[in-house]
Amino acid sequence: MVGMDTRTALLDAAEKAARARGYDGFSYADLAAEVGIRKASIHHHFPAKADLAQALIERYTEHAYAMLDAAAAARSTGGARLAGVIGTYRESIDGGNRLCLCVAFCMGRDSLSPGVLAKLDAFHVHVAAWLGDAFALGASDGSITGVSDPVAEGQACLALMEGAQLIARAARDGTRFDAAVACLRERIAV
Amino acid sequence: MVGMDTRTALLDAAEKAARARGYDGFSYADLAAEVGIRKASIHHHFPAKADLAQALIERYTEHAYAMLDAAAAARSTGGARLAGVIGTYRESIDGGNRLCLCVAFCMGRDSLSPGVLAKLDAFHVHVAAWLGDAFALGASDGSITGVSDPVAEGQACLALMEGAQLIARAARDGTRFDAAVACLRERIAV
DNA sequence: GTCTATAATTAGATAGAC
DNA sequence: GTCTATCTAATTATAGAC
Repeated sequence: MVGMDTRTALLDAAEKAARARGYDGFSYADLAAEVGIRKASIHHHFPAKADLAQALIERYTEHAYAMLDAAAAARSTGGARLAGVIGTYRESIDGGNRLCLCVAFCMGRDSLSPGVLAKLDAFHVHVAAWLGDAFALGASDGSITGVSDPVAEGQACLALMEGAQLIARAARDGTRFDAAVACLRERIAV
Repeated sequence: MVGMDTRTALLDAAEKAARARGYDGFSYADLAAEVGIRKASIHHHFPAKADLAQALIERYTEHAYAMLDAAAAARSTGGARLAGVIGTYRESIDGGNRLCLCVAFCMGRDSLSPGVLAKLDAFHVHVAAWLGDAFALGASDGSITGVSDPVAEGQACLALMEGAQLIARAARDGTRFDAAVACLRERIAV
């Protein structure tokens, strides 16, 4: 990746580290080693670590929202949309170690700024609502079975996937995610 | 609590802090301030922080296992057992900030010893199996509706409750937990 | 934009007096 | 069992040269 700008390289390294070890689990020294500059130079791009956290969550959530929009546009049934998002959460585990950034940010030293916490919460609300729409669509088109309250199903589905990521990480075994979401996947009709 | 031994006071303070901020989120200095001794004195009881983590998870899981045994003995239907455990996870949130110790330990600096990680994983396996038994019982006694695969339901239920705690903590709002588990609670027949 | 050098703080941990 | 004093290492962050 010759010519990739340093700021983007820093964000990539920080996202990777944060999703593996949490916000307090990486330091400017780690990023410096990975990107190949000195840690003091990072402060030129992100004066304080809080600025980096803000940039991280903004880039992450905007990217996630775009992916959800694309998934809704590309898939016509509720079941297909649901299966796609479950697959995305599953893929991100990467051998039991890489979590959704918003799962990784949930635990830590209370060192996240109010602005970051607000984005974190907004992400949960947004994804749960998107999932609720998918359940509503799946109930009407017959692609998801047993739906009675789509809004509640959306909130449950998000919690299930986040908890499944957590358990998979603790066991360092991605198949734990599959075991936890097996019931949900069963409900998706072909 | 005059006369309470220092070791127990330290474990209590550490558990409270760990469940609020994670394993890397509290220091010996924090415990010293809360218990009222100097931080050097803590090393007399727990030479290294890893020893404290080991003692913490052992006390926590043994206590949890005893509670599960007691709940199984005291409640005759699967639905009653399930409702009891959901209630326990809900109560532990305490305003959106206190998580199950095993949820809190899932994220961090990779600083937990293999021994602690093994206990953490064993806890997940144990609780998921206990929940699976509750679903099986609930399916046969009619106290839980819509059960097809009790083992898979147990694994899903644990992930759901852990994710619900995470989301509630991120929002600093315990009612988020209720929203996430509403579908599950609906399935418990009176 | 990146560097060297350094400050200020905090972490987990140890030695030895009482 | 608890204390004071100290140590080493790591962290975030700043100043100023190139």
